[in-house]
This record gives sequence, C-alpha cells and structure tokens, in this order.
Amino acid sequence: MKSVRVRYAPSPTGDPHLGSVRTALFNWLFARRHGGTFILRIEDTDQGRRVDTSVLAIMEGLKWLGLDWAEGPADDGRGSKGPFGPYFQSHRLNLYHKYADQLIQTSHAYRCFCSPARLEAVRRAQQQAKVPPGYDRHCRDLPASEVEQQMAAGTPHVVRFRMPQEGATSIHDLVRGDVTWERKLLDDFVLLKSDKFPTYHLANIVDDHHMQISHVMRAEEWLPSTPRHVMLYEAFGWQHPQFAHMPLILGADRSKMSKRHGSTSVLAYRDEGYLPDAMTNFLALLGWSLDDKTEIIPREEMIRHFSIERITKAGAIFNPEKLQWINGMYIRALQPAELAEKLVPFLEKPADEGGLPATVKRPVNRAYVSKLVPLVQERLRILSEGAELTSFFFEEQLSYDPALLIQKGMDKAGTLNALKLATEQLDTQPVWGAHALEELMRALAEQLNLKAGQFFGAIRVAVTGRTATPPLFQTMEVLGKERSMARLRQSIDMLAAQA
RNA sequence: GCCCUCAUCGUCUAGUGGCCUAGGACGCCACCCUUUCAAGGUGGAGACCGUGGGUUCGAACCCCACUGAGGGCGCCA
Repeated sequence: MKSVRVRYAPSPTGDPHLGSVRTALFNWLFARRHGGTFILRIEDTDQGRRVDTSVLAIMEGLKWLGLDWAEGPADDGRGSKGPFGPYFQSHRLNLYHKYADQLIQTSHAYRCFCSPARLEAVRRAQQQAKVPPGYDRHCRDLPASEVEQQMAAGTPHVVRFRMPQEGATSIHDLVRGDVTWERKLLDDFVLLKSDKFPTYHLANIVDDHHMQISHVMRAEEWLPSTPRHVMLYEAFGWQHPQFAHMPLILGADRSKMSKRHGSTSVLAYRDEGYLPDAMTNFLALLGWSLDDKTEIIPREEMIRHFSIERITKAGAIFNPEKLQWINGMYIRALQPAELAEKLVPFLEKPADEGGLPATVKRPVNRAYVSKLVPLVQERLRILSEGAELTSFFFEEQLSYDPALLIQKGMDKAGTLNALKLATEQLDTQPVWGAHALEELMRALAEQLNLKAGQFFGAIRVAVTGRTATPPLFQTMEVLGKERSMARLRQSIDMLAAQA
C-alpha cells in the first residue's frame, strides 16, 4: 500500500459533534495503524454559514481527545502547518478557479447564468410534476455568443459540471463493497458559486488530489455524492482515492444524530466530566469492534488493531448509558491523585453548574480532596457527579430531616439513647482512625443490642445527613473528629427537638 | 417521487455454510459480598437472526423478491 494519508475535513459551522468526531477518530486510528498521516482540513467554502469560533472549537475537541494532526491549521487556528497548505479552503481560491477554468476549457464544465429565482421555479415545477428534482440543464449548451454576451454584461453566474449522460459509475467502497450509479440520474452540479467560492464538490476533489489523500473515510451521508466526485476525478484525469463510508451515528429515534437529540458537541461531554480516553473508547465501539468480547480498549490497543474490515455497515444509536459505564471504568482505573486533580475543577464550579453548594469556600482544600477521593472513586461515573457525592464533606451546616436518624425497628427514644452513647464514647476516642472507630462502635452496638446496620445507619445520617454514603468509618476519619462530633451532637439536638 | 445504503436480544455488537438449541457488553432482575450506596462476583430474563421464496445434505451467513428503516436529491457541507 502506498503511504496512507487521510484527512478529517469538517466545515466550521458550529461545535464539533459526536458523529463528526467519530469520523475524525476513525481517520486518526487508520493513519496511526498504518504509520500514515492524519490531516485536518477546514472546508470553509460557505461564507454564509461560517462560525468564527468554530475552528478553535474543532481543534479543541481534537486536542481534548488526543487526536493530533500532522498537517492542518496551526495551533493558533490562523496559519497552517504542513507541506500541502494552506489547509483552509478559503485560502486556496486561486487553485479552484484554475481548475474550474480548466474544466471549462475541456468542455467538462460550463457557465450557467440561471438566476436563483429561476432555479427555484424549476424546482417547484418538478416537485409538482413529481419529477426528480435537479437542474434542468438550461445553460448546458448555450451558444458561445450568448455566453460572451452574458459575460460582457457581467451577469452573475456559476460553473456547472457537464455530467455525461451515458453509462454508469461504480466505486469499490472499502466498507460497503461495489456501488453503482446511472449517470443519467446525476445532475449538472455546481462547481463554482457566483460568489467565486467553490462548492464542496470541487474543493474537495482538488484538495484531496493535491494533498495526496490516499483514503477518503467519511460518513455514509456522503455516499450519494461520491459518483459526482469520481466523475470529477475522471474529468481531471486523476486517480481517485479509496473510499470508505462509515455508518451514521443515530439518535434514539433512529434518525441522523443532530441538535434535536440533545447535547451532541464533544466539548459538552468534556464539560460534563467524561474522560477523553473513555470517550474515544466509546466512540470507537460505535461502528467498530475489536472482537466478540472486548469493550475496554486502551488507545494503543485500538491503534494496533484498528481495521476498516471490522467497521459495521448499519447505523448505530448513541447509547448514553454505555458511555457512562465506560467512563466509570476509566475513572476507577485512574490513580487517586489523578482523579483528585481532575475532580477539583468540577467541585469548584458554581453550585448552579453542578459544583459544590455556594456556602462552600473556593478554592477547595486539595489535600482534603485527595483524602476523600479514594472513598468516592468507585461511586463516580462522571466527574460532574462529584459535587453531589461529596458535598457533605465540605458543608459547615448539614440540613436533613431528623426522622431519617430513626432506623428500621427503632424508635425516637432508642435512637436518641444510641446517639448519645455513641457521642460519649467517641468523644473519649484518642485515635481517630477508621479501624479503631469501627471496633468501638461495633462493641457498642452489641452492648445496645442493635444490629450494626441499625446503629451505623443512625450515625451515618447524623454525620453525613444522608442514608447513602461511602463506608461510614472511613468517612468519619476523613471528616475528622471535631466535625464528626459536632454533627453527632447536632443530630441529638435536632431529634430531641422534633415533635 | 427518484437514487443509494442498511436490516442478529431494548441498545452497541460477535458471527463470512456445519463449532449457533446464536456469543459478549450496556441496561434490567435475582442472589452473594456487605454498616448504607457503589464497586466486584454469580446467575437470570431478553433475538424463532425483518418477511417470503430459492441454492445446498446443511444457512444468521449465498441468491432473488418484498417489507421496514435511514441517508441523499441546494450557488450547504
């Protein structure tokens, strides 16, 4: 195989979405697998839809996921790096004009002076007549004299491809096998718009050729435009790259994933606390598999084993629950110190963005976070759950319903008594370690003739304000004696005061 | 309407003619572990492999038709 050069060619019209990023991932994996080159090219040929922040967002998304490009926009998002640049199509206009002219010279293309209004009317008529929509080739065979006249008059025009009407065009798609189209069903698509910008079709072919792209890996939605591209390559006398059309990522309703299906920007997943490795692992599994059983696949393994042959053909519904599960697996695999570091920014977010309550001072004490992290590591699925899971570690004042203190099979008086005894004994406890605390309290439970679950349950609520927490005595150890004792005493007051 | 693609548990998938009375994973349920919640372990429910025809000694796997779903049909990519 000649050297692998693949590109990810998004148009900067918004944040990078999941489907788009999955395409980037597959291209990147393929390049890595074959020691090839992964190229980022910005297809900004639509001035109307261009969103300025988009290029930065796309690069941010790729960087976050660790998908580095050898050629493409430079890190500042302005210049380009790599030998075939620039990698912004809007900076390559001369090239497209040159090739559009060449196509006109060789009669593979022609100028079309039809107004948008006329095109619209034609389309409407076609719709009414239930005829396949498409350009009616009005200008395909305009006399040279009229073309000259229109040009002299400065009439806005586009350049269209003169689609041959005989025969068929086939490709051998690496994912789908042979696919064939009747040429007479293909219309005379636009190559150059009246604003002198190329369409996607022209720019794409010219650039893929000039950048020596070996494999075009893109989503299935591009399959229908592939015969047009192949015809263009032929018109230029160029060899076309190999094609591989990947399955679409679908929403729950089985339609193409879009904004309608909720937050689909990868950056939103980053902000919710998904780990980049978990994200790539999950995305890779949407349309590709390593074997019949492996789910957690380290990046290096992914690279080693990635192959187009194992890409699925059918579209895949995005399953958020599985993503959460995978993320949980990656969180558990983290070193506690790493997790602590990743968690802190999420804890410090404003309360209404999922951070700790507003009453908790920022910045949080990192040493303290490091101590509690081991207690919540296996209970976390995404980083943004951290604040909810740990807020009682930080709060000065707990607020909860005192009735929660009374455990199943116990009453108020019994609970009060148990809590008082616990408080007394704990108060004299010199060594505030989980093990010692547990021994002491187990003995007391026995003495009180209470089940450990009952007794510990009451203490748990007293100390944390919750019924579900990390292991009680470890929690108390992290909380510290002073804070634990204060909470115990407060619980007694609250319960006693309750009617 | 026309063109193209696709079709195995709810979901992601394994499966390329006999190893399939269809395997794994998420989710769900139960049990074990256990001071709660998780994590972990074990087990379970869950797919007559879209339907109907072929081919073959034998089909989830090959062929045809149908049906269904999706994508495309812009001076958007």
